[in-house]
This record gives sequence, C-alpha cells and structure tokens, in this order.
Amino acid sequence: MLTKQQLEEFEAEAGMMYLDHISIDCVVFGFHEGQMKVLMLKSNNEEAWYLPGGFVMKQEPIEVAANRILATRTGLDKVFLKQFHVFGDPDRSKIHNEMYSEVLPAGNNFFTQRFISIGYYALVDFFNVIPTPDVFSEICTWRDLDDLPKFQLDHELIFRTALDTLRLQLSYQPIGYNLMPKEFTMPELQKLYETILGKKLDRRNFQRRILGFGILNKLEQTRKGGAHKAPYLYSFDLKKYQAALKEGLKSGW
Amino acid sequence: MLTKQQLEEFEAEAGMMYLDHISIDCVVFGFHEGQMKVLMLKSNNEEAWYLPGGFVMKQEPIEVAANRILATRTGLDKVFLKQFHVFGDPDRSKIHNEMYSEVLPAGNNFFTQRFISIGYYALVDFFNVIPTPDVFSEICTWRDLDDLPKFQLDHELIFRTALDTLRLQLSYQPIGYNLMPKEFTMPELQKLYETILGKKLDRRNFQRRILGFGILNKLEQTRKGGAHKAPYLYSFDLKKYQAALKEGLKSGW
DNA sequence: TTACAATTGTGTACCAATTACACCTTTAGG
DNA sequence: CCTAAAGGTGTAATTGGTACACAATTGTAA
Repeated sequence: MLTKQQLEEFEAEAGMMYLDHISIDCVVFGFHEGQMKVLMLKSNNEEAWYLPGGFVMKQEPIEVAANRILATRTGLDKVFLKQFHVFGDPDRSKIHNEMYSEVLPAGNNFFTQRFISIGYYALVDFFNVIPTPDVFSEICTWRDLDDLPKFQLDHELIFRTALDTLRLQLSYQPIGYNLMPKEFTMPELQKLYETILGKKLDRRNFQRRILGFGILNKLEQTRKGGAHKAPYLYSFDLKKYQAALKEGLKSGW
Repeated sequence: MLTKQQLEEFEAEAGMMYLDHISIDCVVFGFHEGQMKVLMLKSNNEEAWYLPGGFVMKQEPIEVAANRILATRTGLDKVFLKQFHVFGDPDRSKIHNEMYSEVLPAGNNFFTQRFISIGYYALVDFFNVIPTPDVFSEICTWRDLDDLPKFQLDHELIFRTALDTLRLQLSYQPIGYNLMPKEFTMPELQKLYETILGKKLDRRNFQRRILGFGILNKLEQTRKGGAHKAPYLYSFDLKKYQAALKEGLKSGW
C-alpha cells in the first residue's frame, strides 16, 4: 500500500522533473489549382521563418489546441488536421535562447526552457485562408514549396517530416474533401495528387484507382466553358469518404 | 521588433497555459519462442494494472527518457523502441484523481493535474528481462496477450493503439534483430511474425517474401539435434537491416 | 532395420493489382 | 472545317500475392 508520505516524496521529486512547455507546431499545407504552399511566419526581429504554433492550455485536449491554433492563423475550422510526431530534442531551447538573447534577461525564463512540440499537419485550400501573424511575427504568408526560406529552430525537420508523412498517408487515407470545390473534374483531382506527391501520374491509371476507392460520385454534367473536351464533374460521397477515413484505403502509389 | 515588455506580457500569459506534466508510457512487447507478452505493473493499493511509464526530465530528450524508463523496468538498453502516438485527453487526470482520493489532499496537487503521455512501444526478448516494479507497484510482470487484466486509466487504449501500430508497421519495417538469436531458422522467424500478427502465414510465401527483403544471410549449416529435417540457419545482414529500417520495406502482409 | 510421422525445402499455377500504352471524342479558335 | 489541346476509355504486359503439392530429412517406435 502506498503511503501518503511516499506520495509526497514522489511529488517533491517529480516536481524537479517537469517538462517546461508543450507546444504545438502546425504544418499547414495550402492547395489551390495545382499549387501547393506552406503557411509560414516571419520573425519580427530578424530574417527567420517559422511554422504556426502555440501552447496547449490547461484542461484543453491537444486535439482542440491544434484546432484552435490553426483557426487563429488561418480563420479555418474543421479541416484535415493530423498529429504526426513529437519533437523533443532539448537543443531546441538553446537556439531559441540565443535568438532572443538581446531582449531576454540572463538566466532561466520562459524562453530558455525546452519546448516539446507536437507536430500536426493540416490540408487547406489557401484561397479560404486569411493568414494572420502572431505577436512574434510581422508576416504570415504562404510560401511556395520550391522557394522555402531558412527555417528557425528545428522547423525544417518538422516540415520535412510532415511532408514525408503526408505523402505516405496519401496511400491509406482519402484526401481532398476540403481541398476541392463541391464539384470537380478528374484532372483537377489528379493535379492535387500530383502536387502533393511532386510527380506526374498516369491519367488513366489514376482514374481507375481513385474510382476503385468508391468515394466519388460521377455527375451527369460536364464542366463547360473551358477549351477542349468538357470533362465530367465528380463529387465526394461524404458517407463513403468518412468511412474510408476511418478504415483506410488499400495499397500505395 | 518585439519589445521586452511584449515578451514579458507574453511570458506572464503563457505561464497560465503550461501543460502540467509530460509522461511517457511504454508498451513493452516481449517475445520468446512463439510467445508474446506485454509488460505490466500492478498498483500496490488496488487491483489495477498499468503500463511502464515515467516522466521526462529537464534537458532530457524524450527519446532518451523513453530509453531510460524502459531500462529501469527491464534492465535492457538499445532495443527497438518507437514513438507511436501522443495521448492528451484531460479526462485522464480525473480518473487518476479518483484513484488516489484516499491518500491525496483535496485540491490541486501533482496527481490531479493532467498528464500528457507520449506512447512508445518496444520489442524485446522477455528472457533477457528482469521486470522491476516502480514505487507505485508491487508487481511488475509479463502478461499474456490473451489473458490481460483490467487496465488503469487509458492504458487499454494505449496498448491497443500500440498493437495496431506494430502490426501495421510490420509491413514497412524489418523487425526481429534483437528478438532472435544470432542464428535462427526460417520457421523460427516465421513464428515471430505469426505471433505478432496473431495469425498463421503460409510457409513458402513467407520465405519468399522475407528473402525478397534482402536482409537475411543464408548460412551453410543447419540446425541439427532437433527431430525431423534440419532447417537451414540464417542471420540478419546488419547493414542491410539498418538500411531497411531507415528506408522501409515495400508492401504489406 | 525399417516404416512412419513430423517437419523442412522447393516450385508452379492462378488471381489481383499496377503499369504501360493507343485510339477516339470533344471543344475552341483560326 | 481543320487543327491543337485536352478528356474519355480499354487492353496487354508485368509484378506481386495467394494457394497449393511433392520430395527430402530426421528421430522414434515397431
């Protein structure tokens, strides 16, 4: 039987072990018409870019915190948002400390502590987003994947891990529901996949595969007005889409 | 430019947001000769079983903390240990609170706070392990997968998630290096996979698949002494094994 | 010493999924 | 009304996975 004294001793010792802060870093991938960008903020005292992030509040589930942080920076709610890794190397704090050494008092303070960071990634349509800077930033904006600035801290690793995870999960999870308009064409959806994967896919094989997932409804109408042959419109079958989200798809690209 | 005052204001506000504790929970899967068990501890003041766990210390990378916790409970070091999920539902604390309500003072204290838990799973040979209880437990022992006790807190969810993740990752990651003797036979390795997956596999297809990964060396000798035809011995090609760990294998079971 | 049971070694045929590839249709614009 | 550009669709070849059978080895029991 555990005594009250044992508990108190443990509590006293454990008090020395507290991890200082838990933050959430959120890699927000923005898509629109074949483009793919990532949301970044620029530090207001130097040329350093970082990912949207924030703290988890007491009594707030981390999932809720991630949504809150995303909503604050983008204005969006209820989008695809997925936890993918925890980053907890204490070296993070050192860099952070040096970064603010001009303004911070010496010794221990909030920013010299270590931040353990839970990585989430989100998929959004960047035309729906109003990028909003935080208190440390003067700029919050979309950056092109092939024109990325220098990252602060370990945010490059976080970004890279998010992208790898996303590409991997593309084989197991349906995506696109909140990235495409209600009705869209097959070439448009294919462009989304090609953008994420960073490579071209075969038109015919893509279509067979995607249709094989059984999450699309083919509509009667075609997209008129454009040049060339009018493509058919499709919409997501929300019920089947969500079932696939839960149970996963088969096989890979 | 960020002013010192802004920083101080932020720090004061952020102080209200600290997450209380980060813990690590470790699902230790033990294997030996076709058996699979999981390491559990029994609370010393009631019939409640839980998974090995502990806190992350200041300036300790979480990866190191996970290894330390595992080493403390098992005596093992440098085994397969993988982060798989973060559990952060604030309800965890409520249950915890009720659990210790007899010994704890009312109001806020260490144990009434929320614990965010980073889930790791480990794969070990349970014949190499000396299960060691912690201060809250009277028993630390291996439990059979098909004879599991009632779990404390959300440890059932953590266990379940670990098992699902392990089974999934079996398709992408080579395993077995620290679970098999230096030299082993194909049927022995197959038994390991069958144990993890909880189902029988075809002998011939298993062999073709495993050999196709290119991480095994077939040795000249056979395992003599047993009844029946002597099987060939194999060993892991450590270099290729580690490369496969990094780059992953293809396809699934 | 021999027959048997248990286990291992190995190869092949079938099916499903993936990849590679070609021809026809539609539409706008000159 | 001809052409260029894009979309619709089908088929053959390859690869990977599953199912399955027979021969060889070894200890044990007759």
